[in-house]
Amino acid sequence: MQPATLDDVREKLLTGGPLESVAEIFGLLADPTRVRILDALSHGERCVGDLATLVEISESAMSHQLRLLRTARLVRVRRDGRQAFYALDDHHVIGLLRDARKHAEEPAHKRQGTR
Amino acid sequence: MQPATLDDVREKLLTGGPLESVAEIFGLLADPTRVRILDALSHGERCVGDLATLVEISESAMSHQLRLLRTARLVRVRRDGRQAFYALDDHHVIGLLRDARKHAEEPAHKRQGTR
DNA sequence: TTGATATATGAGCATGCGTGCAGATGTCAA
DNA sequence: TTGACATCTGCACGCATGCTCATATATCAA
Repeated sequence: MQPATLDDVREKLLTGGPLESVAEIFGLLADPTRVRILDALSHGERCVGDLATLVEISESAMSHQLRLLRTARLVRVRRDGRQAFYALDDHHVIGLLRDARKHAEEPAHKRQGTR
Repeated sequence: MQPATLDDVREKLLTGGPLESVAEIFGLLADPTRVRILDALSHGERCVGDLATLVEISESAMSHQLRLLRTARLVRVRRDGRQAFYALDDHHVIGLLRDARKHAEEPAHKRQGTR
């Protein structure tokens, strides 16, 4: 794979809204805390307190993070009494997470000539 | 999907080195500039100047970004005279990019019940 | 050598992000 | 109503990030 003129590539390049969206998704996955939250939720819904315990951050921090994930629609809430149960609302993300995980577990020197 | 005790989930949760690695990969994909760089490289190797033109940032900024990608081994260099040709060195990343792209192009309201 | 070209790097700056803290809101039991 | 509990939110702080600018290094041509 070596051809493709500059103009040729320029046309195919991701730009504008879609580009921002892609970067935004990855941005949400770029924090260890949020990775753990989503990882935890991949095993089923949880209330805020339990999530905070699992992920080992304060309940305040958890609430802040959940708001981000909620706003981005990666996660949805179900309220029951004084508790709020969060669940995954975007299973694409689990796929991304799984792939990155495989990648991370793969030894560095084995990581060429792949595909 | 609703069972799984706290301890049960806790055991399976991503932690430590692998967790950091996963977040780091996503961090590298979390910037529109770098997404465009990798996207451009998915069409074949390019020298720094051409990449800067394609991605529309200064050559200095390009060099800084390429260093990040090089350090993380997402990209490799081949030097020829006074030019440096960069190419993808990790094709997993293209997969991640492609999936996120599909995701971003999918209308929001269609994004439930997937899987 | 001199000058032009291609890339790399360090310092500094502006912006954005994750968290703690304090306080607000809402729900339940007594 | 009162108090305890569960969650949420605004603000402020510290830290990381991406860029520009200036400078350094390396290669080639004359």
